[in-house]
Amino acid sequence: MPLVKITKEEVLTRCLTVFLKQGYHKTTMDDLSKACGVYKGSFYYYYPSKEALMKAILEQSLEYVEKNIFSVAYDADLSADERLKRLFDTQDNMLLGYGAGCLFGNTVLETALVVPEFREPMKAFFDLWEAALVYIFKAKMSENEARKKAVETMIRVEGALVLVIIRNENQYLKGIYQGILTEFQTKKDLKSIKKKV
Amino acid sequence: MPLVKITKEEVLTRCLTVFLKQGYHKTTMDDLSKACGVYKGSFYYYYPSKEALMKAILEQSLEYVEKNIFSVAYDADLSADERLKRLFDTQDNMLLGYGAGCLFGNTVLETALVVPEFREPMKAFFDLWEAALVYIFKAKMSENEARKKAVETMIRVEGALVLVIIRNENQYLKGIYQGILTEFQTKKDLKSIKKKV
Amino acid sequence: MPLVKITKEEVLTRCLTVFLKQGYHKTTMDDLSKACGVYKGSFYYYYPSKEALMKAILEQSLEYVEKNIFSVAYDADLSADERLKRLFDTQDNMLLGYGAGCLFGNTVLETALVVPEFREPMKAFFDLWEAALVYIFKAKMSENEARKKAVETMIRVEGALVLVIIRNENQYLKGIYQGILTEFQTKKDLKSIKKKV
Amino acid sequence: MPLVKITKEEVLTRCLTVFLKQGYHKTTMDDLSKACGVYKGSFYYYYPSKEALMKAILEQSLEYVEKNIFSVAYDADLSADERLKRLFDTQDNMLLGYGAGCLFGNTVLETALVVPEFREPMKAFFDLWEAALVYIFKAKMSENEARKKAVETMIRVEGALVLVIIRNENQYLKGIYQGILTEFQTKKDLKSIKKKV
DNA sequence: AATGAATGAGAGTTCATTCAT
DNA sequence: TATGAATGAACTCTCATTCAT
Repeated sequence: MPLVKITKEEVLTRCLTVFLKQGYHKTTMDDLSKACGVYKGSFYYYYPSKEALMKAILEQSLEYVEKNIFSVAYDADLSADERLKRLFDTQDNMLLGYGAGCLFGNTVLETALVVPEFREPMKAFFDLWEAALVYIFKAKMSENEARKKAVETMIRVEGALVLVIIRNENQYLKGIYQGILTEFQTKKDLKSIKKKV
Repeated sequence: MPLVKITKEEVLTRCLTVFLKQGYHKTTMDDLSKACGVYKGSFYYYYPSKEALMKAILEQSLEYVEKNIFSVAYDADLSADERLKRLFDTQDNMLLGYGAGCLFGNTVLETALVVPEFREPMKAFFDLWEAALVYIFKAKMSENEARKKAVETMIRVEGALVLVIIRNENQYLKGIYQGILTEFQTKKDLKSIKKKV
Repeated sequence: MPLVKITKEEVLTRCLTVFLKQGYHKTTMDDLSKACGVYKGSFYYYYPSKEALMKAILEQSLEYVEKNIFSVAYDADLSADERLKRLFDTQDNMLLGYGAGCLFGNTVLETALVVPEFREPMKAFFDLWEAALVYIFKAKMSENEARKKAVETMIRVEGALVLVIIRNENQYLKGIYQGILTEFQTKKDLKSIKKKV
Repeated sequence: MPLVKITKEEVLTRCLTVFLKQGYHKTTMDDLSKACGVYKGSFYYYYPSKEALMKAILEQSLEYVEKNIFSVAYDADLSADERLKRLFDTQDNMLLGYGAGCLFGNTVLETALVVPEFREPMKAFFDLWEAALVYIFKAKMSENEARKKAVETMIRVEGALVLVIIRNENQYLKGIYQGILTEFQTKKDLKSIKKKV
């Protein structure tokens, strides 16, 4: 893009970290400009507004988690147990990597009622996340139960992030992962059960 | 203070609803002025800054929930079951009353890393909430278990609010209450157990 | 308003002269700010936008010319000849006073097709001007003829201003006034004609 | 120059229509770029600035009207009456063709006092127009009278365009042409008069 | 005690212009 | 030659804050 050469994706990623730490409204175009080493006006060559920029970030992030994180749920080479573990591992890396939680969760609470343009990617994030979890959980329980567990999992992760931030204690999130993993691993595969029967 | 006479507390309450819906940074002093029917300049007679105003709101809310919501946890006239149910009922009323979730949870995610002044009341909120839950849960389990359950409860409530807002489905929160209540009610009091023993 | 005390009307008048000289789009809020000795932000306390400010100026000018210039057309104490002369005199003073012509004529040519909000006051200006001229001319001719003469007069005044500005020669406008006046004065009043008959 | 191949003249003509409709200052290089199907940067290969581009347009237009419109005034094969009629016809076509009046008249009022670089071609336009009219009018009147009539004609045409635009009524301009034509046609040629005498 | 107006720094955005390719 | 991207100054507008009254 400019001062320091930087790809469009890298720009979005750097902006993401700023939005994640400061929130959408507190973040100024100047903050982003400095974070990217890009002149303020340059953003407007690619995105017509701050809102459009944020939406692009949400959409890029959505695509990223779909391809790189949620995708593991559908990996036919791995057992359900392994898939759940890997999902948690990569997701954890993302959520705590910048030390400021989940872009989508944070953005929902800050903007859901005031920036309708963000609703779509935010909703899509939770839908895709849910679908991935359901797909894994279905290996050991009914679709209905799997859905309940999936929702419960998302709720706990998002909720844990509040405590992680205010108490500065990653343990809350780690605890969630472990609890769910352990519980899941002790269950038996539906297939093996059926075989027995 | 006012065009329309209005108490200091009422001012804070009205501001709270605006902050809750729009978030801290998106909300302008003008928004607050209109919501209260009070001239913008007048706020500065009572609070030196927007930040101080928000802090006062957080502190007033903290006092309010302590006296009117968390207090029920310590009501000696009620059984643990009843106390938990009442806590959930009143808390639910507050969280969904304005349709925008938990002021403290929202504010944590939006401001924890950028407005250090708010940390104290926000931390205190979760500490008091935890203490109230622990006090109830202790009736039927060890302090250690009670603390785990308390944290788990707060996490699930805060997490559920994310889904409630983005999916516009109160059911997520109701489900949390019911699950926890039911599980708790089926346990026996430690006292009665000890007595037996 | 501020730095130097200045009334709202004086602000509009000073802005008018700037708009008249520089045109609407070329003029910046900073230009206006300097011309008025008022901080830029202060304009926005009274007018929500540059467009609204300009509209207010057009409207104030409209009111001004109606009360102070066109009104002379209806002065029952004066003869038609005198009323026409006075109308031209005061109008001339306004048009050449700032050396940049007619705010309404200039604004029509610059903005009529791109700022629809200005159409109303601009149209009204020409309607009121026409009505005033018709009223005077009717004293010596039919309503139909009077209307033709009125339109012809406005056209010649507006057209003359183009030449006045590009050739820097006031004479073009003066010539128009004199021609129309002389022609009108040589006509006889309809009343006196009727009396004769 | 181009995405879509386009001649330099065609570029100027398209830019002209944009400037005519929107005015000089309101028009952005981007508007022009879109109107021409040419990349923004490309303009700067041919013209060093927006101002230079506009000046080129004024100069091209000047050349155009001189060759294609005013030239008819000097056509030895036509009678004075015919030459005046043709002049009005072609000029009318140009003025109302884009529905936004006279580029030179509009630009005078918008820029005469703020963009001195445009004065020269704008002055030249009115001088050439005047000369053409004088040349025609001289056939039936003294040079002095012809000059007066010429100026009067230009004034009325430019003034009529103001009313045409604000009232959206071409009739004002048509009326001017007809009045002048009719009056001129009823006069006798100086030559024939002289011959008679 | 409370305001109504004014402030001024800074926000998001625009745009004529530049320049490496 | 012609661009596509980048620039940066300047623009319109916002807003927390101040202050005379």
